[in-house]
Amino acid sequence: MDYDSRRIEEKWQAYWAANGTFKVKEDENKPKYYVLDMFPYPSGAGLHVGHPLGYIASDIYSRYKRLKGFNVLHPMGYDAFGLPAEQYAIQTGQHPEKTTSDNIARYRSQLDRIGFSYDWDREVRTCDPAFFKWTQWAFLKMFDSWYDKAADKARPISELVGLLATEGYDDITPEAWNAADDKTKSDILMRYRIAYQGETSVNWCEGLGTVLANDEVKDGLSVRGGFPVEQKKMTQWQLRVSAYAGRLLDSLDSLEWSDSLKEMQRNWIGRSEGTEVVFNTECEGKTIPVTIFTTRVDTIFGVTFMVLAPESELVGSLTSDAQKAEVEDYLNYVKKKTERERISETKSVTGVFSGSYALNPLTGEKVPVWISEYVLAGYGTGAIMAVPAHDSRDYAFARKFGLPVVPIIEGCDVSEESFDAKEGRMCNSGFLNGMDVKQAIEAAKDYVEAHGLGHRKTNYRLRDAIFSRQRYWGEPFPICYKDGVATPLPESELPLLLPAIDSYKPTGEAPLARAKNWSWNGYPIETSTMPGFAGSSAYYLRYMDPHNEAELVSRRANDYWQDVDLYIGGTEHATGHLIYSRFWNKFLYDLGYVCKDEPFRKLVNQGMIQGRSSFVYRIVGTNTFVSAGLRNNYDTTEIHVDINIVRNDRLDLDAFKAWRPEFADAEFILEDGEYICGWAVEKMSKSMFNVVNPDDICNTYGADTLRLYEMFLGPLEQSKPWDTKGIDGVNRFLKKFWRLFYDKDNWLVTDEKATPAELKELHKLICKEQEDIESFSYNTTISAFMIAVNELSALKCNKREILEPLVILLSPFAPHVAEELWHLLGHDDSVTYARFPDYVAEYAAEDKVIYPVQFNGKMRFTVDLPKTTSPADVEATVRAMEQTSKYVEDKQIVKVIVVPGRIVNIVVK
RNA sequence: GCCCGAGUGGCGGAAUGGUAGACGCGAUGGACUCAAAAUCCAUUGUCCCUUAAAGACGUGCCGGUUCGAUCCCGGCCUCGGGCACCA
Repeated sequence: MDYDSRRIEEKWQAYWAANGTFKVKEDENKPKYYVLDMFPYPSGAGLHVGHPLGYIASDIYSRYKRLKGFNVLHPMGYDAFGLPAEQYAIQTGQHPEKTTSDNIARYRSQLDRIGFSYDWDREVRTCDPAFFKWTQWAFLKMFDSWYDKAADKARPISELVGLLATEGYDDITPEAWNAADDKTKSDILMRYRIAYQGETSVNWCEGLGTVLANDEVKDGLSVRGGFPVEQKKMTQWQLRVSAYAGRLLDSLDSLEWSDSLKEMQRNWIGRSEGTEVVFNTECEGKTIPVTIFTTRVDTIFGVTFMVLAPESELVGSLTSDAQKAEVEDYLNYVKKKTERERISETKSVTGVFSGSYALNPLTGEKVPVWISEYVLAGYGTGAIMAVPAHDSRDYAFARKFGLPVVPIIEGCDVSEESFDAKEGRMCNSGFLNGMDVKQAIEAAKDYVEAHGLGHRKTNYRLRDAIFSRQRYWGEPFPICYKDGVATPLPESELPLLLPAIDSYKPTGEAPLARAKNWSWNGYPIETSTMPGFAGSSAYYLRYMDPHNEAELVSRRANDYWQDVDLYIGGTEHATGHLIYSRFWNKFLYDLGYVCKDEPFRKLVNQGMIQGRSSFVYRIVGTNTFVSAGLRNNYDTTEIHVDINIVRNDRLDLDAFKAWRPEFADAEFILEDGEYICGWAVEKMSKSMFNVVNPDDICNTYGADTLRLYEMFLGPLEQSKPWDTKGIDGVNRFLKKFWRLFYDKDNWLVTDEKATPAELKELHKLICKEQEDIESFSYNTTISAFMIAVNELSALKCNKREILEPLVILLSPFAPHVAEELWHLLGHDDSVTYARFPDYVAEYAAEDKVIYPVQFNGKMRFTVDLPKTTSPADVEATVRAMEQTSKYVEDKQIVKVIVVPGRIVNIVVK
């Protein structure tokens, strides 16, 4: 019997499905292990060979953990709400639900062919009402909570109401609160809710007709669709993520994530420790205090002007009558700019004088107040003190508008550029003179606080998440408006389903506004929907208890599964999903709904699989194509060619002629009778004809080969191009493995006792595989497997004692062929429930042992010798070398190379 | 501009201070075969050379530490990723 991947794979996939092999439930007798993939957005293009990379890695790990005796939760689902399905609906008029479920069906059939060990009974879809009920529920909880800074956690809003009525909170006295009417009370509470409605500067995308979160915008364009984005002030639902900034930052340390990913999150959260200082500002005879934020309060003696953000609320009151017209012109100019223009013009300096002057609180000096877009309204206080001598942006501004530059570091040269001093000795700085910079920073902070001029302050760059989208295909908000007051729907009304609408086309208003009777008890319902990240923020919790209709997750299920032990997915979610999810989880933790503060304990980022495009070279103005090696002799154009008609860089000429009508009468200039194509590594995409479909690989080689090959390609976390060339190697390995069991139609396995040499091969492999899988070095495990199989083939080892453990070892990587052989070995149960073999240290140990030796009485070396060699033998060998070596007399010996049993070389200088 | 990561044969990649290039692909030669496929065996970093032996060179570049560096340290170059007026 030959190895027949298709027969085996169909057979065992059907078996696993029929027997519920991968179903799991809570089992107190076994330790749990939760392995999660970032669930896919089911796009219309289907899966290409890059998508399953992470899924294969996590599946191998899941299967390995099961063999190690863990109760493994390994689920899969779909992130199914979102813009592309809606854009498609706009073009075709189809309901997004239809396209989404079609796409899901296609994804599922592609996934099924690869032989994943998912418990499909736990599948979730974010667009399923039974699922998004809990997304809406979480939103209501956030609406109904506030962040207590003293306790540093979220608490029910009722507790804040109690506090306001008795003691007051912030600047609100109990008298004021108790005297307030309902509308005022509602407005006050809205300032504290975790999910709140507020006016903010948002990324407005005209092309998509919706606002976008910061991580959905890149270089001033929308990530989905690439439409320009502008800044606009709008009232939107927001999540108070910023309240969690400190905790999100601090608990990063406890996570087993890659350093680069943690660093990305740290940068995104952007903690900076500085000082808020109040500058009194005079305008038209009035004195108005302006608070600024700076990390370098020590440079305050170098302040020569102040700058406000154009959007700052103080701009109006600080503009003098004389400057009014000019300021208004400038504000209009800034408003008109799109985000993209603002980014691309960061080099150009713009601004306008407000007409007012501020008093430096330390020197009493009068400095002008300017307005410029280089100061951002959303960060710090939207106002800065400018120290042109020591800040490059302030410097550029001062040079442009002829403002003075006062250096405060001894000996620095600021004639050409600013001196961004992190060290040096202070001068021109009153009591700070003579101190070095580090000292001065602390001294200045102390001084400012001691004199009541300001206080230390920690700022974060992380903004609150804008939570509403003016789109259709998302979760509706369970909020209605009673006399303009946002009021939550009762939990019993959840899930609040999407209404039917006639057309998905954007008209400038939210699509839900066009729905008939979009109201609850006569009150109009919110017409925005939630963004894509809403549904993906807590899906890992739902997998623990996916059919629970009463709770997001039961206490019992949550206590058992706890958190995700291993999360595998791409880096592209570093500042989106992975921040929101952590926030969402911490919120639920604060309210006692989940037992873990952090959702994802260990996280591995798989690299991207790029495409390998092939090219042909057409001689300009002809229909003649030159082979790659000869193309420099001609003037040619490079043309992408479908990689399906190229094999090992050789073009199939007939297939090429048939590929496109315009190539039907193509002529070729060959080298050695063949047409060699050029190639390049590019993103895998349809337009470059370099997409490889996993279905095709499964048809030709089988899923086991695909799985092995994807892992063999290189380190998991590294990006690498897909090149089908090498796949024959792992396919051969599987065939060779098969031949240890079968020779033609003869079953070879015997019950003979294994020899030490055979045991050694086996145990070396067990040891290696265990080490490698724990560190995700799957590629080297497969190499070790190939070596072991080659050796065992050479030894003609067909012994059950060796082969049975070998099948278990192979099963995480190539589960179908392992399952087949496992049953052929006489087992009735799935190999899934086998036990990972233990290795015997003595067999698995290295052959070599390293001894340090003196050579010629002068130098110390270490030599590698067989384990069986005694130190005395080593000494004797080296002494013998001293006697016999021709180099010892007059030359310096640098290196003695000894391989087990043999002196190979003596290196001399 | 700032912060990460990487640079090794024709190609994907091994090697965490000790025989650089494991394993695989590709290539060349051979066995089996009428032939092909499949399979098996051998060779395969570069230079010198008819070949071999022997030797020299060799992990982006320059320097350092060490008996010994792909690996550790300092400086540069190139590529990839992230952030980008964050005061």
